[in-house]
Amino acid sequence: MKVTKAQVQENRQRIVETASVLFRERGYDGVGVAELMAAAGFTHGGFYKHFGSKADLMAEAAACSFAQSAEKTANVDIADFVQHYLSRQHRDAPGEGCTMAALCADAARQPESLKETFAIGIENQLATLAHEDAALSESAQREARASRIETLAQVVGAIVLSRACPDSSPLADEILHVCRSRILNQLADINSDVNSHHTIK
Amino acid sequence: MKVTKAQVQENRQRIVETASVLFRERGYDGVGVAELMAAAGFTHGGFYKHFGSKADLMAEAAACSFAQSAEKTANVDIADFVQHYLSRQHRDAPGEGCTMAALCADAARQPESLKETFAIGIENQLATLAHEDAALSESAQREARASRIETLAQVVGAIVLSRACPDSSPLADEILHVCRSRILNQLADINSDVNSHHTIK
DNA sequence: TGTACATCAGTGAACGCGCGTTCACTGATGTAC
DNA sequence: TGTACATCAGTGAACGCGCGTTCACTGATGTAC
Repeated sequence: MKVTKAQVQENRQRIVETASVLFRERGYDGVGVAELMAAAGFTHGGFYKHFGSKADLMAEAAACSFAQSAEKTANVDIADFVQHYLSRQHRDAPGEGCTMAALCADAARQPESLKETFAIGIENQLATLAHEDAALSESAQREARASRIETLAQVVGAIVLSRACPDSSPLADEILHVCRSRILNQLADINSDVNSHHTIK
Repeated sequence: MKVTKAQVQENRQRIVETASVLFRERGYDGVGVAELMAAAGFTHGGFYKHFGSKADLMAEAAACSFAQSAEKTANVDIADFVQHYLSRQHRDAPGEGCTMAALCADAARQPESLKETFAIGIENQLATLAHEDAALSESAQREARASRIETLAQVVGAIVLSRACPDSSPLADEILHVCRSRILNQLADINSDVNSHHTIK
C-alpha cells in the first residue's frame, strides 16, 4: 500500500488540518488518535509514520491554525476583525475559529514547548493586526501594540465567556454584543484621536 | 467505618473543595475520580456515596468556586479587583483563582447543564462587582453593567492568553501589565466622567 | 439508661472501555542494474 | 527502457494503562425497644 511521495505529504497535511479543527472543537483531551485518523480518512496505525507522538501533532496543528488565522487576518481592518470575531458565527464554530479562544486554556496545562508555539502564534496575530502602523513613531508604535494586546484580550475573553454559557442563553449574546459595540466605539475614538493629533481628550 | 452525620457533610464538602481546586489547575479531564478522592483523603470507592457521577461533582465544584469568588470579591472596588486579577500571583495560581479564566473553555465542551452553572456564576460575578451602582438611574445602570461585562471579558482574556505563554516568557508579563494599566486608566476615566457628569468628552 | 440491630460512609478489588503506542504484515512506489 | 528488489505509508490486531463506575464487605453510628 505504499504511496507517492507527493501523496504522503498531502496525507500528512490532511491529518494536521483535520486535527487542528477537531482539537479546537473538542480540546486536546477530547479527540483520540484513532478518531482523528479516521476523520482524516486513515486507520490509526499509520499515525506514527508521520508523527512522533500525539503531543507533536498538537504543536503542528496549533502552528497550522495560527498560520491560517494570520493569513485570513492579513490586510483586514481591525474593526472588521473585531466585528467578525465577536459574531455568533465565530462563537458557534470554534473548529474553524480562533485557536487562542478555543485552546489557550488547554495550552496552559501543556508542556512549555507547546506554550512556546502559542506565544509565537499570539505574537504572530499581534503582528498581523499591525499592518497599519508601519509609518508611526516609536512611541506611537508602542501605544499601538498595547492597544492591540488589549483588544485581543478583550475579544478572546468575550468569546470564551460567551461559549461557556448555554447556547441559547441571553447572556451569551449579551456578552458578544456589548463587547463588540464597546470595542468598536473605542477603536473609532482612537482613530479620531490619531487623526486629529490628540487635539481633544 | 460509618461516620457521624456531621462528619459526612464535612467530608463531602472537602471533596467538593478539593475538586474545585484540582479542576481549575488541570481541567475537568485532567483529574480522575481516584486521584481526586485521594487528594481529599479518601479511597475512590466512596465517591458514589456522595455524587451520582463525576459530571455531578463538576457542577458542584464550579458552583462552589463561583461562590467563593463572589465572597472574596464582595465589597471590593473594581480597580482593586482588576489589580489583583491581573497579577502574576493570580496567573500562576489557577487552583485558587478565577473559575472563568481556568475552566470556561472546558465548560464550553460540556453539556448544557454545566454551562447553565457557568452562566449563573458569571451573572453572579457581574452582580458582585455591581455593589457601587445601586443609586444610579436605569440607563446609567445599563451602561454600568455593559462596562462591567467588558472589563470582565478583558481580564479573563488577558489571564487566559498570559497562561498560554511559557511561564517566564516576556509576552506573558507584557499582556498582564499592558491590560492592567490600560483597564485601570479606563476605569479612572469613567469615574472622572461620572463625577463631573459628563462635562468633557 | 442499656442493649440489640439496622443503616450506610468508607474500603479496596474488580468491571468494561478507550486511550496512546507498538508491531508484523501488505503491496505499490522508487531505485539499482 | 525493462526487470529485480528494497523501501516505507498505510493496515489492523495487540500492548499496558488509567479511566469512570460497580460491588461485596466493614464496622461505627443511629435507632428501636
